[in-house]
Amino acid sequence: MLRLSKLTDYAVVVLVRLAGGATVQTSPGIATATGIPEPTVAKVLKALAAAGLVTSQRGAHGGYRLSRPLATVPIAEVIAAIDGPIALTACVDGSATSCEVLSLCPVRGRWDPVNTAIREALTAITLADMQEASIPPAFRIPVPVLPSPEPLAKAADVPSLPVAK
Amino acid sequence: MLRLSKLTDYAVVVLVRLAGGATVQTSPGIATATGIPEPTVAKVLKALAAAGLVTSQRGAHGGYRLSRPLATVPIAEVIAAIDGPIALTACVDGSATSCEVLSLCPVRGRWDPVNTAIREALTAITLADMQEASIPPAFRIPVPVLPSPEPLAKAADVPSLPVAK
DNA sequence: CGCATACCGGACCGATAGGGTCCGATTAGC
DNA sequence: GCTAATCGGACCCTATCGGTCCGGTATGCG
Repeated sequence: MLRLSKLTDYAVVVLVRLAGGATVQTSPGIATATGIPEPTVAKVLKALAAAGLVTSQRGAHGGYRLSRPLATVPIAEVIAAIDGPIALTACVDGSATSCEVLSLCPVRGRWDPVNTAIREALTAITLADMQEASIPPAFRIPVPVLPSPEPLAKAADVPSLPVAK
Repeated sequence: MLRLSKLTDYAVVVLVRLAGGATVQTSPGIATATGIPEPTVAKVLKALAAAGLVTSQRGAHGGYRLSRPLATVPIAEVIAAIDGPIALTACVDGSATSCEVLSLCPVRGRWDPVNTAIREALTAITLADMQEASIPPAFRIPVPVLPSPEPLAKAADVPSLPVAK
């Protein structure tokens, strides 16, 4: 129902965390700080690095670092990095070749205004806006110090988009 | 990738068709007219009827009929009818009870501005707008007269959102 | 110079839900 | 009152997504 993937949600969490902590952070560190399973964090970081939102430093004492300040990153870019380009339908691009059954597709280009509207809405909001919208600074990323993988699983279960629908 | 479900796309096609044809139409008739598999059309109509967007007439010579003109139906309502309420995440409502792990959810209420922005964008566009955005009136729903279920399957394969992603 | 650390890329597996199909309940006409 | 046509709800299958794991490579430290 227009829900975005959990990975995107994780990506925002990770990026905000990355902005608030040390300049360079490891994926295991971010995992324990956010409560997100470490392999998933690595996967998200990988995608973000491929999109150029974060830069990676390999080798010992390596880690990830923000490429740009949060205020200059619209969430549309994060979504595009994780879930691919923002397009509700596929009849959006040049669309000359997409629908071969044009006669049967009575609504060619129908979703275009919707796509552009949503894309604009998503470009207008930056990660900094979402950071402010969260909890007051007193609670800013408390580093829970999880004792065992048990609560980790629980946290992964309810990241901020439980079931939706 | 923020893609909406095929059913929603079908719903728009069906509603536009419903506005263009006779006042009352059967689901098999709409199926042959649009190229969408008949059971799927029935399913969409059912959801639309439950949402009150169309009214059903049971028994012989029954069928479906639009409840309201297209111009008064924002696509947000169609999406809500098919795919459930429009909420990118679940931390949107009162949210007092949703996330029990508040300390671990460092981004409570984070997606709220995004949700509202998208909801507004989707409410501003009505089905009439999408109808105009489609093909010129000359091509308005040609009723293909499909000879066998074979091309029907093909049509269902490429309705207007092939693969997205 | 060798080892430990940490990212990188790929493939793999299970779970969710969307897409599609079928059969029973209901109502209008004959 | 009966028949026929249609809506309504329940069911199953498959595709995609979310999550995990392993080998490879590069860097810093001892």
